[in-house]
Amino acid sequence: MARGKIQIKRIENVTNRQVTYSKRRNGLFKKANELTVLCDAKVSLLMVSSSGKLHEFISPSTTTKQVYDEYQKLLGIDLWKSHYETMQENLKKLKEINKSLRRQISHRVGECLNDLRFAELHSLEKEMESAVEVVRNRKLKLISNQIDTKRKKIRNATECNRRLYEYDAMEEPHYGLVDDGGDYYDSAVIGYSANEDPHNVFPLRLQPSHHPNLHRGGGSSDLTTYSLL
Amino acid sequence: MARGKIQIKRIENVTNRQVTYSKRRNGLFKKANELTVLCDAKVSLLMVSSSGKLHEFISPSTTTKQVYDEYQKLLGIDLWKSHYETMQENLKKLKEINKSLRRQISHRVGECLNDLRFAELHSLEKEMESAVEVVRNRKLKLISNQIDTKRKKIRNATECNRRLYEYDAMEEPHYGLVDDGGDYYDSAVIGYSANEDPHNVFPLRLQPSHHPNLHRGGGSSDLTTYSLL
DNA sequence: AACTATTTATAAGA
DNA sequence: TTCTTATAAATAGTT
Repeated sequence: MARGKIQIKRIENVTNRQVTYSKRRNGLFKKANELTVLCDAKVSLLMVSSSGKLHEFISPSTTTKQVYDEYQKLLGIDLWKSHYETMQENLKKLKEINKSLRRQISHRVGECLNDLRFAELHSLEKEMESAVEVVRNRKLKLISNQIDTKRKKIRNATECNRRLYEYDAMEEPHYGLVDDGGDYYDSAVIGYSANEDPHNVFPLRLQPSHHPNLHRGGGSSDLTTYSLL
Repeated sequence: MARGKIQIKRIENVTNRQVTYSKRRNGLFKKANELTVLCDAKVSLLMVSSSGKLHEFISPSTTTKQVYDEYQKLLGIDLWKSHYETMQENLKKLKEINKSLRRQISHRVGECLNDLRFAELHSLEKEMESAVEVVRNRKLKLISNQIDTKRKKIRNATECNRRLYEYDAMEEPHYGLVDDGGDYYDSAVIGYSANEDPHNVFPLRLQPSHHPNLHRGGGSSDLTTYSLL
């Protein structure tokens, strides 16, 4: 606008462009400020240069965030406010669900029973009785499976043993073999299990707010870890 | 800036102020656009007039939100981004707690038992047994309190009755009064209770995900609602 | 909204 | 970068 008119198109010379940016940026800031004062307006002016530098003008009477909030309220309902509010609602809902879950647990653990009426208590009792029955059955099934497995293993081992003895007998037929049946091995199972460390047997405590992920130490196999019923 | 210099201070004449706002606003927009083109910059310009109207310029290559996001990234780390991230973390945590709570409940309801080992099952069973005992005791205490209260009420009523009879007897002394003791009233209690509508007796089902807020219909008093043990 | 005298912004050069 | 200055552009007051 001086010493010759220019075309409004991208300035290719980088230095020149930066100089012009700097000069015109100041001009813009000055004009923005004048508008603010003369017309009692609020102005937010953000500029990012081609080299990535950011400059800001904001009217003294306000903040950039305020202007953008107003911008959202007045024009586009949805920049990120709704996102934010959705999150807040989700949080609230989750908290409520959480509270309700905790209440249910506390009842089933035998706490906070004062806020239940008789019919509720009765119904709760019946449900808990049947649930404990389910747990018990599951437990029994598990242990019986384990006993089965172990028994089979022992029978297998016995069979191997017997064959070895027979093999020995074929070479040294002077000694007889006594087979005292499977019962011996069953009692052997019990004797073996009873030797397990009792401290590791019932390590689980169900906490009200979190469930510990139990890591058992040592190298004992699944089959030998659990004690008698 | 023409036909006389002006002071840069608030224009008191409202019309004048609005005209100037409009003119200078256009000037600012034009300058902003020129800067965008000449210098390959990004400009976000928001203006709110004193009458509350909002006007915006945004460089064609970008969006208002983008510029604002960049503004936040480059300058203020903390307008609402950290807020947002905190919320996201909270949400995640709550969801995990929720999951764990649900797992605990499912175990205590007799579901999802397959992911428990024997020791855990055993411990769970014992806890549930003692909890159901607590519930049972609470229930029994409740019902016994209710029976007590009712018995007292009846004794009271009986006493009133008796006095009435005595009063009658004083006026008409020809008839004797037979007192057959409190047992009669006890059986009356049972008889009365047995007449209650059985459909309203155990209306509560504890659901896995929410706890119904039971509203009993009808006008029956607390004392007469519950049936026999 | 248009005009225009004047002020202001600024492109190019130093 | 900053200063200078000739000139383009913006605009205050008027119509």
